[in-house]
Amino acid sequence: MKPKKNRASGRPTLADVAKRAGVSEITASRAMRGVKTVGPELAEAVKQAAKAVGYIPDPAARALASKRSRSILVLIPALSNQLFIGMYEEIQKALRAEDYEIFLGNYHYDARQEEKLIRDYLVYRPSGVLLTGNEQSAAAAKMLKDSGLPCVYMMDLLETPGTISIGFSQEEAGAAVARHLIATGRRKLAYIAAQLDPRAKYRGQGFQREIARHGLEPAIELRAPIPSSPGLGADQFRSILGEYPDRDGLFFCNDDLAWGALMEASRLQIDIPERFSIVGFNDLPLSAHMAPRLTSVKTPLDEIGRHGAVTLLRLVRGQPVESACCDLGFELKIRESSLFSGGAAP
Amino acid sequence: MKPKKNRASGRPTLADVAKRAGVSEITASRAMRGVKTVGPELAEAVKQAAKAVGYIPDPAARALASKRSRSILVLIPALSNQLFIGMYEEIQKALRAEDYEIFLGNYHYDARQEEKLIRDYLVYRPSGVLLTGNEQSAAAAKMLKDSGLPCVYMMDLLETPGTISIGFSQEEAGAAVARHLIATGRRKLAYIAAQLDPRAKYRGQGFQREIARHGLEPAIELRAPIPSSPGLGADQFRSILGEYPDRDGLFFCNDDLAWGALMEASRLQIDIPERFSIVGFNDLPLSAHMAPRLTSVKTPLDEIGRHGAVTLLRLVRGQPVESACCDLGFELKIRESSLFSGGAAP
DNA sequence: CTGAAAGCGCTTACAG
DNA sequence: CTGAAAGCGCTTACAG
Repeated sequence: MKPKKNRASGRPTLADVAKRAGVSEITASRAMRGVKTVGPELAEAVKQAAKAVGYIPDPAARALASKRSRSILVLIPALSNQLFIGMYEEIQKALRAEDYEIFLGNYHYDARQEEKLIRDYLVYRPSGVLLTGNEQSAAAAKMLKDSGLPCVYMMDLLETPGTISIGFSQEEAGAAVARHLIATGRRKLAYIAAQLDPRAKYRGQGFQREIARHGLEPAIELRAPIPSSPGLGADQFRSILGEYPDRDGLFFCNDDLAWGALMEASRLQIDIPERFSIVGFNDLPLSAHMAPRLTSVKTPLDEIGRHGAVTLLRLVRGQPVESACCDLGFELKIRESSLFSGGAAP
Repeated sequence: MKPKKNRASGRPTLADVAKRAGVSEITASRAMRGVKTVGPELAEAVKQAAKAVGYIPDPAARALASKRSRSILVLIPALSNQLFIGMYEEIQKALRAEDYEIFLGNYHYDARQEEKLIRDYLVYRPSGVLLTGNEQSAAAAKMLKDSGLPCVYMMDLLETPGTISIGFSQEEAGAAVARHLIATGRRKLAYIAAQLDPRAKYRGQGFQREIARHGLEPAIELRAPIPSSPGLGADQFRSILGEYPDRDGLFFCNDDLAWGALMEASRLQIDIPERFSIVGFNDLPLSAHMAPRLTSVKTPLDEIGRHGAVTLLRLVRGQPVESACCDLGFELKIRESSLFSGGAAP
């Protein structure tokens, strides 16, 4: 033993693997990474040796030498909104199956927080970035561009050339809700939203556009400067009763608002759907179990997450990607809350 | 310019900062880390220089050299259960405020997944670990112990010497629910659970213990081998009606089960609380807005998250910690679903 | 209180 | 297809 400064971690290193396999370190490195130029039997011997000594690559050393880490930055506007949980679960499953670690950034619908997360996590040199929407700040967009990292945008369908996006049309979904309400005889509509999500705005626009197309009066719009919640929905329902008692069809931009409205209606003994048709959005698990069961738009969040992750991984590997703008559609789930007996079929 | 192999990232490094500040690299390093031995004016000069050149420390180089990264591993049993979201948000806030990155591991109540997450993330050399419960596998427990990392256990109160835990007594909470039901005249009780959470078991035990103490017949128990959901709660409520129609007080181990039961009751036009008192657990945001409003146990999840993160950070810094086992209590929120007119005050 | 040297564990960039 | 050398950007361990 030479008297040498020892700062080693004690864990087996590539040198240990190489020695055991009787090859050089660099060959061991290539074998472990699956680089093709290594002879198959040598590669196998190295892997055996790695297993024998219990070798686990050090991600820090890897990142320092290669300027790249086996991780993906995932940016999600909120965790409190249940819809993104399912999306994240699918992302997680797809990414971890390929041994990518995740840096999860939750920015609370705040572009500045998103920017800080991007700044903070880019120094970890992730292999790619999965974003929700494209309302990034100019500075954030520049950092992403300068990084040269592959990015996939979830939720919105982007027209920008060179961007890969996966989602569905919020406007079409809003329009579908309008068509359903109109087809079931509703004429006095309302669009009721919290103030969080830029996508809720597109939904409202699609809703209004379809109403206009039918030559009906525009829906009144309610908006609150606070996050979506059942309590807010209950309050908004009472506002409708007080200020717009002539309404007959209420489209809530989120299921949780609609839940609150249904509960408040029950408390006030207002018949749903007789007095009001009520429609939610996202079709969260509880909605199908409400009393009355809530009509909602089932959005392909889980598929967006899965497909987004898989697509990003293809980009990371330099593999071809099918399409630049992938529309996964949506499904209107018509249930009791919007099917009053006097109405026609949708 | 010497003809030298260039593998640099192009980003400013500590060498750039040192040169600009007219000090050695190591002094710059110490100044950036806030090591006390650096003279105050020198430290200031280095920080100015860092800002001027736009220096950001490379976490990979840091981790490689120091064998420690400025990150915390956070292990949570599930994201789909809303209660852990609030807890995680608080953890996130506390940790990011101190510039720690988070490795979030979601193990779906599966000890093997938890073990894999620990194995995978320990190689990143986090500074500490925040765990939920202590049902880790033996291998996982050994890895944690061998790592020597500070750990904080959230949710359960652990007796094991040397462990730091923050939570509340599930048994006490279960007992409190029993006391309330009994005090309001209920005698035929049921405990209704999904099969996910070991803590639900303790709740049930506390519930039964209190019932026995009052000399009443044990609560019947319903259990399902699937995750908690409103749909399951609705099914379980129908089972009670069919198989145990004599029951008068139902304690659901999770609010979402209770929501499903309330909805099903409404659908079947069964009066709550006249026919059944219904109590949930965790007091999720919707519960106070149900019709009828749901009695539930408000658990200090957010506080557990915050306190857990802060305590772990103290351990990481080697600062003293107040207590080894911190009980944050709970609060029974009595609402309409368990207050039938014939009942006495709790 | 400050610094020159060495080292962390990998991969890149050349050679052959 | 395999390897010797150098380097990634920081911090540890000694000195003084």
